[in-house]
Amino acid sequence: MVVIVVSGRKRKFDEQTALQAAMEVFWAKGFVGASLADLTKSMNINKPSMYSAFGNKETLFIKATQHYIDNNMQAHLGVLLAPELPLKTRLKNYMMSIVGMQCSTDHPKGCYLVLCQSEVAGGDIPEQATKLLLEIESAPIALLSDLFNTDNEAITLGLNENAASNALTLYTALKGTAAMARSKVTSTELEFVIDTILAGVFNTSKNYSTPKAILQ
Amino acid sequence: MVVIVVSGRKRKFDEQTALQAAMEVFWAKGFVGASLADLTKSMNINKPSMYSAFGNKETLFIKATQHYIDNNMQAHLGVLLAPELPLKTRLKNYMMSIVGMQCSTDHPKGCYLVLCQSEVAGGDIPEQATKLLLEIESAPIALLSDLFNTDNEAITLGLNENAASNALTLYTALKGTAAMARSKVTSTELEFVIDTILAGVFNTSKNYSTPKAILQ
DNA sequence: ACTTAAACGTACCATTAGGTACAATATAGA
DNA sequence: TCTATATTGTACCTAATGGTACGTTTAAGT
Repeated sequence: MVVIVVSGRKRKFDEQTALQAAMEVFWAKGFVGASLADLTKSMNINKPSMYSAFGNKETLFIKATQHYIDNNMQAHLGVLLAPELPLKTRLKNYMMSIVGMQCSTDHPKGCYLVLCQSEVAGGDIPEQATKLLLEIESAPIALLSDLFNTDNEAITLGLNENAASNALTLYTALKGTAAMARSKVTSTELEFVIDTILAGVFNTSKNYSTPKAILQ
Repeated sequence: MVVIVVSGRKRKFDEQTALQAAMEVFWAKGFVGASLADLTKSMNINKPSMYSAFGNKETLFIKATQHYIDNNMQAHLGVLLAPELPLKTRLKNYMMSIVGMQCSTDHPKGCYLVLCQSEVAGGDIPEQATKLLLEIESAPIALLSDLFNTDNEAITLGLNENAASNALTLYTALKGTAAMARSKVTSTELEFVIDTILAGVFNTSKNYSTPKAILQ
């Protein structure tokens, strides 16, 4: 990041610190629920400073969302791709790493993205922000799907047969834990959930056939 | 429901129809995101009529929430408690019945309750409404937990050993599918997810021990 | 037909929403 | 030190928010 300063009064606040504060407000309240007053109060700056530094509410949101991804999502990738560990262990570590964040008391509970993505259907999120939120959705599914398709152990276990569905299952589970975390459920309680779901993915992979909708 | 009419002009709108319309707005937008203008427009009445019939935004929300439970949640209970069917089948039917509703095009996607419960943490939902949303949360978990504790087949399979955790697992899965449904994922795609998770619950019940947080 | 009471529609209230104009202030370079 | 430029704080803008006052309209009971 290159900052060119020609002259003029210096900024009193740190842009990254302010962005972090804005991110936490969106995390707690969503895009629609976060007011400019909420945001600027947490960021500890006034509105003109916010507008000059970040554009408007939508562009601030886009930057905050990117900040969330960079600082709160990417970190979990390491444990997923860690070599030398069995696939199931890597998946468990990855999922529990995310669940741990969802339940942490260091910031709002749950997942920033799950909350804001659920607002999209309401139709009150501006165009560019909506586009970003929809794009983000596909990345983790593609990542897991790709893993099931290419990992040697996954192929041996037959998990590649239903790679997309298995990825969807884990992603759905993480959206569920995000919602539960918002309701103050603990990481310890959710570990059972993750273990059970992983057991389902690993045990049912070999003899799965397309099920019927309602069984009699 | 007893309606005593003394005299005066007759209502032009049907209260249940209006409540249904309000419910769908809250379902799409949440409590905070739904404005009085959104609500009265969908209800096809004006504000004074709304206030005289339903009190205010919060009491309207409480009635709409109860309407949702009565009309969109209770219906699924039948298939869960249907006698003569294996437990796993009953659970699958119950969950797919809910997933089918979450994915239906007859109303907003996802779950009214999951959306509104996720707004609670934002702090912008009034007291009584918050209380109701939190109370509602415990019912389905208690129902499933009780089922695992008392159903003969569940006991035989050892599912009662971790009744509360198994209930939490299924409830978490349903919250996940609610979030996925909002993103236009289909009921067919989610059936795989439900099957996998049920397989996990039913297969891991016999030899489960408390897991460690991060495995090496 | 007349009275009484309820629902309706318009117009309004105070507050908050997102967003800006502008003067005062602080800084770097000449 | 002077000038050019960028940030700050205050005060304001318009539109939308949840909520109401009040006069008009419609119906039931007599």
